Amino acid sequence: MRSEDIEKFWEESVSKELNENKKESGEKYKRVLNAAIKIFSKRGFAGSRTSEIAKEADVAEGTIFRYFPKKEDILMEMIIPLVIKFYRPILLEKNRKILEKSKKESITELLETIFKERYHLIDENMDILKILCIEALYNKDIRTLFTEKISEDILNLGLGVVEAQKEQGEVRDIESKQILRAGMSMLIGYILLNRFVPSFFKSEPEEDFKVLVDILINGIGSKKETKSEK
Amino acid sequence: MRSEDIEKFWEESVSKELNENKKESGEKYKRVLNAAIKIFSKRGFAGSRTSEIAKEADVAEGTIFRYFPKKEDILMEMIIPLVIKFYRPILLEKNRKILEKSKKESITELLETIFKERYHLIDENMDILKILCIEALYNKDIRTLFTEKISEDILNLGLGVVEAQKEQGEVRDIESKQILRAGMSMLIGYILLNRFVPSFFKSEPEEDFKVLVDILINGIGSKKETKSEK
DNA sequence: CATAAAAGTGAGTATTCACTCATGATTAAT
DNA sequence: ATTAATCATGAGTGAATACTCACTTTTATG
Repeated sequence: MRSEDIEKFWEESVSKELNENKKESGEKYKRVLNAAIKIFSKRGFAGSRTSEIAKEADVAEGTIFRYFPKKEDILMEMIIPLVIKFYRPILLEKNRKILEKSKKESITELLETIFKERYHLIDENMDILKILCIEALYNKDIRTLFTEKISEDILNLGLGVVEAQKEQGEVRDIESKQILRAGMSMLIGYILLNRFVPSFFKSEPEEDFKVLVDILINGIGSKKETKSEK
Repeated sequence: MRSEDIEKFWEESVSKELNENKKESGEKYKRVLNAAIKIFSKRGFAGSRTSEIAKEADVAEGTIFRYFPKKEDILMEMIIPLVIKFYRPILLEKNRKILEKSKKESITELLETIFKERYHLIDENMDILKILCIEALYNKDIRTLFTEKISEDILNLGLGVVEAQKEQGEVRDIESKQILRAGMSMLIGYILLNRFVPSFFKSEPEEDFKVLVDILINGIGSKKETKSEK
């Protein structure tokens, strides 16, 4: 897929998503995509062989090239729907809800909700997100997609939430960027540590988040007020 | 390199390190290694070509195979010294210092020092660390090296520091693991966000760390009561 | 300087792998 | 049922690439 086609593909994909994927929804098309997610995630894009994908999907190797003229097209066609899956719910549906919530709920409840939701969304899509993040490091088109379609908007949404909380006097008067960064860092760091050093994580994420949010809000420093937790 | 050779290579490398790299220190050996770091970091291990490495290092392709019989050996021989470079200073030299400091300095100073040191160590070795982290996902030997030789010990060191602080009443009585996790998450998350979304980071890391540490210690929540610094 | 050993080279090779295509199978249309 | 159109196949192909090796150049030794 050429770089200049991405914008077009993006538009098509968005409307396709809305129309419940009429096209390209042959059974084998999906089998190939799912097999590719599994293989790419295990070996990386460049380290994966189309022959192995075919075997995993239980189709002939030629069938792959019926749907995806180039190997790279498999990558792009799995990543673009992913971007939509993350992008749309985050920006279109949840956006309002979160901002609404952020005016009603306490900051603790709000953060726990956000952490839990994001964590599960990320955890359920871990294989393909792994592919997205890693290949974004090597492939300019993917990187562009990532930064232009996702990061900018997510950051702005996050800043909105932080500022709403600030207005209610729930958070300290630190630059919003810094606050958002601390929160996002914690979530990202938690997920990565969880994956890389699972031995370090024996408790349930749900429980961990309560502590994590507590630390984010109240810090790790000892205060005079006795907040006894174990 | 076969899996069972790694332990041997590890031992050899440790003594080599101590003896100031007597062997294998031909000029071209190093040129190839440095070129490989650059190329692997840009394209990933599987996506890199030995021809490109040769070009980058300005040696003949055959020369590479004089020093590294298999392409994979380049990867292993860059990663093992890296593990030593990170592992030894962290565990042997700094270990005592940090634990000493953790008994003298305030938690704020301590954390700022640790964050700064770790950040610079990581930042200066970003290319090769990127290779280590990514290839650990695909290569069992590297993954083993990573978890067995690094993570366990770093975590234990971290826990030691946290507990020393606890004894001095500098941190709240939360499970040490959780506290360490929060701190590590913040640092890792910061570094990654910094790399992935540089547009989000206009300030200097040194300045950011002060805020980051402040947030880690005091939290983002607004407090009515005055904070107690010790 | 003579000789041997070590380091370095790059054209050549064997293999791997993304992709093609001629043919067969399946479905849809008339 | 006949025809047309689409879907599916896997042996085959050409290009790419990790690795080899016969040879050249450099360095070390007496």
